[in-house]
Amino acid sequence: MELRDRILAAAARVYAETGFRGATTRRIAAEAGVNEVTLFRHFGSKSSLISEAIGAERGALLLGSLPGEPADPSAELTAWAEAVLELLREKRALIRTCMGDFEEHPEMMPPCGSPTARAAEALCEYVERLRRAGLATGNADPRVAASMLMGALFADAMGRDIMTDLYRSAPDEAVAGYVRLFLRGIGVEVA
Amino acid sequence: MELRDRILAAAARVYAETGFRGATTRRIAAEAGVNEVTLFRHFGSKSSLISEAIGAERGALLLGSLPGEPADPSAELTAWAEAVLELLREKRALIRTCMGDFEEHPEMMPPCGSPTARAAEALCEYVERLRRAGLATGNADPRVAASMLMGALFADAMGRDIMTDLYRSAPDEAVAGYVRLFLRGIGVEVA
DNA sequence: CCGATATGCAAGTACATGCTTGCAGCAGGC
DNA sequence: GCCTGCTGCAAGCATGTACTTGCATATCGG
Repeated sequence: MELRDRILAAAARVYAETGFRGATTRRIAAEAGVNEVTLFRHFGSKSSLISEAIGAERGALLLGSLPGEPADPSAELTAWAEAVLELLREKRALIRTCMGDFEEHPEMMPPCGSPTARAAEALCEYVERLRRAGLATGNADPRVAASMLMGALFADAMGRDIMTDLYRSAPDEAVAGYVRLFLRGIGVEVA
Repeated sequence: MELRDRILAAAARVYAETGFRGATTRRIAAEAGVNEVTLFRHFGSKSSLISEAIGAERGALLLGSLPGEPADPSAELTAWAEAVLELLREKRALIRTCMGDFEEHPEMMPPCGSPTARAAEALCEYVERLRRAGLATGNADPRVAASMLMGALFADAMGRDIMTDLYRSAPDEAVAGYVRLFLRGIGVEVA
């Protein structure tokens, strides 16, 4: 069992760096410290291997949760958003590579249940809770609002090291700014 | 001169579909309706060709402007944001591929002056104008605010066809929602 | 100790890749 | 008419690719 996982982890690493075409079976085998034939004996083909590696990586990515009974929206959301951004940033190479390969291999990215989408769903429900608790007065569509904050975090995680002229302030300050704007936008009073 | 541009356009198309490794000189030549050797006679190497093709594409992408004297922030911003989203969506395959290749070929994506960053800069200046005109009362960092809206638009353009469970409402409604949230966030009164 | 299973190693297959070379045609300018 | 510059065509080269086969070895349960 251990060897299988080592191969999967190696495949994910090489794939994140070089994409589907660049992730050659030789490189993956070398990265895993394993003979090339072993890959084929375990997974049959390169496609299956990489597909499974991405799936495992996606499943292993678990995100923090937002409180069921909101008390301090600003603090709670900031902490959550920082955690989400951190996770996305850690996996940014893999995520970017997947996006780049989407045109050629859409089957590698199932259209539902991505960590990003799950995070947005959690956020959406939190916004509804805020509203029910009377903490948010606005009438914005919570789903669109969630997409907006989530999109800002996603773009930040993906683009901060690429477009250095766009993201000049520190990540923490940026997240604080996003959350502040978001809360004011949905009608939450914030200092 | 015409042939050169035809080759560049073909290279950009093939690259957007398959990435650097997948964009073989044979495919580009076929797409351009040109013999393979012609590519090398004109550009020397595949790297130079693709690099130039991406550069040309990036330069050709020009974005709308925001009014110098803001009058109707909601209408102005919505129109602008829709145009930006449309542009990004048109080029999403190319942009995603570039992001995917960033790990291997960072030199293809100069860290400054990307269309996205330029749009964010324009947006930032617009926010400052709003504030000077007394239309915005908030004290949020305009640069962070601009990154947020721009990030939301960027993520929408990149992710709408990938994460279908995240983006359920129509693009126009989403943009309207982003802008509304943004304006309320920076302290602009909105209906 | 035996047999089954898992792995490594060496070699090979059929194909694709970036790039080069040599030669033929075909246009326009002098 | 002839020269020059551009293009196409055919072939080739060295390398890399996914994947296969055959055989030797190790490990472990019975």
